Amino acid sequence: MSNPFYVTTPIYYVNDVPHIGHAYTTVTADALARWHRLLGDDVFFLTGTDEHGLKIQRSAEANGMTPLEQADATSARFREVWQMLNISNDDFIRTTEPRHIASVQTFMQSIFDNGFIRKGTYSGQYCVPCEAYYNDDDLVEGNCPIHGRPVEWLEEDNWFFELSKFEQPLLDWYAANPDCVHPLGKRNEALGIIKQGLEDVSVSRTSISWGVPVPWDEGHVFYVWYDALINYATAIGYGTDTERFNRFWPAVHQLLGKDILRFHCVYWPAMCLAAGLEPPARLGVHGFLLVGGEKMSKTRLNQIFPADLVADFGVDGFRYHFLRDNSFGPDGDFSYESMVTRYNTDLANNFGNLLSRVATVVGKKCDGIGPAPAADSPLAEVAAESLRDASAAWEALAPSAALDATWRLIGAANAHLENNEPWKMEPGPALDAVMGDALEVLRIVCILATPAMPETCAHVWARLGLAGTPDEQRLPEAAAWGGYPGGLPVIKGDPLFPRMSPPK
RNA sequence: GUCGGCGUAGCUCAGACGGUUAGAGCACUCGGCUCAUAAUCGAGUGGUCGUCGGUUCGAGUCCGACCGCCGACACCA
Repeated sequence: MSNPFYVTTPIYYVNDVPHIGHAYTTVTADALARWHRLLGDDVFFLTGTDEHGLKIQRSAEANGMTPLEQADATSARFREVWQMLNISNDDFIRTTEPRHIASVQTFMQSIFDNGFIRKGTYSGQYCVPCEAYYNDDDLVEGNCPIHGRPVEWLEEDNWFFELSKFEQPLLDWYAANPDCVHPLGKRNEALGIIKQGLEDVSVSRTSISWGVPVPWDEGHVFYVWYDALINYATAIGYGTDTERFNRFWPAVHQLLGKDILRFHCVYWPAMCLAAGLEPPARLGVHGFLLVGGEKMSKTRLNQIFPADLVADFGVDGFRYHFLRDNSFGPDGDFSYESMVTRYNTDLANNFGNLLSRVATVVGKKCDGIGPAPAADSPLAEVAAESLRDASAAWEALAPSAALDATWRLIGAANAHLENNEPWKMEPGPALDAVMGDALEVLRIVCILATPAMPETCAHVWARLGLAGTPDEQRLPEAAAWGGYPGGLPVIKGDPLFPRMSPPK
């Protein structure tokens, strides 16, 4: 049976509407999922929305809705955006679904049964929008340091997860799994948090009702984080379908932003250990997309929404940019200008124009019928390198490097045309070989780039006269040199990526 | 304050384990080509790798100090 490959995004909190930060994570996960489908893996790709918690409860009240109505509306917006961006998730989980509520209760009950949950009292200065308690010295003139508004004194009986008992087990787990957190810098950050010492954390609330009830204590609901994290287990049948669960767990690849590193790289593995599960195999932590060097935020009014960019660059232009222009890990600065530059150079000039010039010459010199490539083409080796480098890069969670490797093949094909000047040649075997080579490169590029640009690659595939779609192909065989059979009608068509003029 | 990260060509960034003339893309300059979306190909200009000191036969690459920027610091999606 094929290899299981389970990849997740965080579930997005329905307090915020989808912006390019959410899209960045989701597109990356999608490309990874698509790459692994090319490899023939048994892929399961999960995203979803996080819908409990006080913020949702309050915001629903303010809007005169029930919390669920509020969640329904925003969750739908996420699904719409993912559909627009051609996201191929196999499931979309909502934390308000019965399957998840049951799963959370089972998961937490098992931590309880294993003796890692105790009763305690929590009290402190509480900020409602933050859903968080603050120490006195964190407050700014008695107000919440984030929102600058008054905090409330709250005291409640809570259930506590004995995180402190997992300090050493976590250190052991990190030591035994050197690759569990990517990139290395983020792994060190997580280790730093653990080494600074872990205290027990409160996992339940009595002050709110919008949450998953604590099964052993009616009147408590789980604090939103301890509900949310468990979604990754829910979706593959935790507690209900053991066979399926065991197939995909713990071989899960979880992508997340650095803001939630603590929860995913410390609390979540500890919860897994407490529940008797192996922690996730790999946590891929990325940085933020900055705008003008600043973090995107609602209050700064500098959020950028996917639809606005898709209108200008198209879905694949959007996807390509976010996969190619930022390496996965460090923060990256988003700018419209650099997006235009990248679009023009990589997509219009290199890729789109290659198809254009090839199709024209085939039309003029080969009667529009694409010839087969030469078996001994110098491009064969370049193609093999591209495949090898791209494979390694995807494996290392480096989409940018994978696309870079793919585009080196495009560059080599453009140079090959330049060197042979087929437009000067008379029809015949020599001309056929040059054009066949170029068509073969386009065919291979379609396969290698389809995780990033599925729609465009399928278009090009069809224009080359090939049957089916690139994402039905299987690596590595499909990328072996010589796959373009020749004798197929090649269609020029409109430019794939019309050049954009640089912004003023 | 404590902990962590970053500072490499005009711009965006790559550069395990220290090792011949420090790389890529974009921008720029020159040349070629004209099949192509004024696209493409080739060559080139451009960096005392934040500063100072140390270890070493040899250091962006290790150690120390300093300067600058950023993040985390316990429940801030």
